Amino acid sequence: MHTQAIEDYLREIYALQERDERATTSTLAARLDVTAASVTNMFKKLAALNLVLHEPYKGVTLTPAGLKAALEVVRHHRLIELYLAEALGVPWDQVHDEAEKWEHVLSEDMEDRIDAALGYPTTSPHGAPIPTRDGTVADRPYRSLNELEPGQTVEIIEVSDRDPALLRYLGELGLYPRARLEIVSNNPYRGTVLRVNGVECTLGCDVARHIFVESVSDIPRE
Amino acid sequence: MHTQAIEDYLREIYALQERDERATTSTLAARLDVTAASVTNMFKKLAALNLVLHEPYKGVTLTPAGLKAALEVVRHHRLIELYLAEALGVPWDQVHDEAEKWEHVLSEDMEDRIDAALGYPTTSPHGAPIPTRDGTVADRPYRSLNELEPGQTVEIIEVSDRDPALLRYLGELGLYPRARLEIVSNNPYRGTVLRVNGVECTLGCDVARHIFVESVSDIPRE
DNA sequence: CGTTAAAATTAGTCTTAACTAAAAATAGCT
DNA sequence: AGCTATTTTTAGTTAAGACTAATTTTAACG
Ligand SMILES: [Mn+2]
Ligand SMILES: [Mn+2]
Ligand SMILES: [Mn+2]
Ligand SMILES: [Mn+2]
Repeated sequence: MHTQAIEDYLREIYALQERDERATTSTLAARLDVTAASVTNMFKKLAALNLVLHEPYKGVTLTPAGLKAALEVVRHHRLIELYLAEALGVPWDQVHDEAEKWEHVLSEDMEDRIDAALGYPTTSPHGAPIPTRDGTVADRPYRSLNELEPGQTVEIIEVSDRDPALLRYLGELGLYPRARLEIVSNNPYRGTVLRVNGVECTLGCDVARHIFVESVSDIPRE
Repeated sequence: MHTQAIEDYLREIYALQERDERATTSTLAARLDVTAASVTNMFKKLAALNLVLHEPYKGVTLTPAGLKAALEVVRHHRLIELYLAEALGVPWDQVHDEAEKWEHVLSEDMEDRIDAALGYPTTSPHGAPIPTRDGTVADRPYRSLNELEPGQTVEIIEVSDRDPALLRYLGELGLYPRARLEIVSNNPYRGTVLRVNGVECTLGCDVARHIFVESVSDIPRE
């Protein structure tokens, strides 16, 4: 197992790549709350360990080995998020921060026990896919809420787990994964107006961009 | 919260004092698997932080502040041991090693949730008392198995959690806390012969010394 | 195209907590 | 008491991973 610092960097690099964003020095610095110089140091170390490819002044990309290691951490992280929510009733806006600490101390045996206790789940409380033990992740060809046409009815697949205040707000509105909503209007400046459970509400563009949905027609209803 | 290293030292110092053993440099070095020089360094740091009183060449003693900090870690440790055993079915010989890692990442909120989920328990799977949240521990005026007279019937209160192989062996014999047994004979050289669940078995002196019991007559039977 | 602002890297420092090797203190034994 | 073995401490290194300040590279703009 890698050090906690390395695991944290790998997790955040993966989180960026997962959203097709570039893993640059400044982005990592902001996400991990360290200075840019510290990130450059770590980029070099990760490159020396063959976990990333470092293109100076451009950023890093996970190597196959780095991706494998990152998915291991992400699996721990998301399993723990779900376990805390299901087994201990932790609100969904708190599970991410706790999981950031727990993910580093989870042995493979505990991972398996938690996995089994949860019934081999496939998604976190925020709807993010849980990588399998051998390191595969479900594809997510989903669209953001801010890309949709008015009139469409969609189901929420995943929401960003990074902002507790936003998660609390979404929770109040009932905007959890599997919730269905209708797009009332969508405007890049004024935001997205939607109807959920009969209630209309407006979400800013930067919020709507972090909510991923699927057209209801594409989903087989059970 | 203190660093993980400091928490580990405090926990082990407490574990020794709890059994009325002295916390010396060499003992800590053996328990934490570090060199004696490292322990001396840490003793100085702990003394500077007013967590221990360091008498050079004699060892350390927890100060009131050190005891409070140690009990906080021990509470986390024992709550987690019990939680892993109860909620995830982890065998009692494995919970100690896992808890050694988890104890450092447990927030107060998770501590409370685990405490509640377990119904506010008072002892770990090994029978060790769980300190309360405000830092008090039950007294344990118990005797070791190797101090007893033949013919006595006693109830196991606590067993040492430090040796997984021993715990597995005791588990096979049914020698868990609350188990009752009868002393058949007791000899400082040949060990303790006892009868449990109708089966006779012998335990070496160094094993019997780490099993703590109470006379059955002293225990109100529910 | 040249100037400037932003981003990234380099160089050097600091803290934590290990380590080895050498020196000092204590304890045990005749 | 005096010698010896053990224990402890001291002194000096090392590695990880952060930091600041200075420098270099890239991007942006008139
Ligand atoms: Mn998360
Ligand atoms: Mn794993
Ligand atoms: Mn334990
Ligand atoms: Mn606590």
